[in-house]
Amino acid sequence: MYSKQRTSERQTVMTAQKPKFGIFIRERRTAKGYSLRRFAELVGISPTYLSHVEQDKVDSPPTADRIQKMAELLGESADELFAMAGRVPEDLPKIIQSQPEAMPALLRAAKGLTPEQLKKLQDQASKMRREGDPS
Amino acid sequence: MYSKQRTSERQTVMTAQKPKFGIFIRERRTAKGYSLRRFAELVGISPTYLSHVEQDKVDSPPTADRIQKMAELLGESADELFAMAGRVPEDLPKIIQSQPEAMPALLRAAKGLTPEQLKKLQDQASKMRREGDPS
DNA sequence: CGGTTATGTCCATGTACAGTAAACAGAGAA
DNA sequence: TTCTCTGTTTACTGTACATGGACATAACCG
Repeated sequence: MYSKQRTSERQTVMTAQKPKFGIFIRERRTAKGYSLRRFAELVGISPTYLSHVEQDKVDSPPTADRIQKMAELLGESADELFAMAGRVPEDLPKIIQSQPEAMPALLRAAKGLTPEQLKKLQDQASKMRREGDPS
Repeated sequence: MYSKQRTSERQTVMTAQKPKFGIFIRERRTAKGYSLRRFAELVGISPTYLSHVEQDKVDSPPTADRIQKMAELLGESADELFAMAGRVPEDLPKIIQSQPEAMPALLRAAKGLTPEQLKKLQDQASKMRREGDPS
């Protein structure tokens, strides 16, 4: 009897997942005129699974690569879809791990800032990059 | 035959994982004078599993909460351990998802910057926060 | 020496997550 | 009616993240 033996408090890197995700996908898919089978085929998943996902009958949302594909097909922002699904965009983990101390520190400092403030930071980062390494 | 039926290209939000992780944990644990069983108990996992982890005999490293606990017990930076394990620190997904467009954009702009440059950005973020919302 | 105690390891097993296959029910067209 | 399209349900699969119990080895104690 080592741990608390968690029964269903599982979480990889995935927060709550709004029930919005499945509903949103279905809305956009039908708006685009895709049938469930056709869309599933294009995304590379089974119709069964897509049906489950759209009804929010799944414990966890699809993996990053499938969400990416959905975004492309629907003409939606992949990052928005990732957020709805409660997942982190595929490329971010590597960026964070490249600077294991500084990147998390930056994110925590940026927590709660407005989109406008974040945009300013982003611009400054881009500028730093253009100016090259000052060391 | 819908998908490519991936065989071992699985990845939740976890990149390669250096074989360093297990070795590092063992080195630090023994340096601290913990036995495998004692440390496993304190972390809240089985001795069996800890043994596997330290030998890098596991496919994926422990989950975020256990890595966090290890860091505390060993007096190591949790963020460093997360990076070694190929995981993202627990609190970051929520921060990212709170601004699904702006946070990923900031991270991508900050990609490749030096620790010094990142520190400057972090300081500016903290300053913005203290000055309150300018909207 | 012989028995206990502590070390780490191996093998079998369990449960959740991400997904599939096959069969099904309803609507519409021919 | 039958054919075909729609979406849905039930049961199953493989991998990830673990656990339990038995095991071998070495050290300690009388």
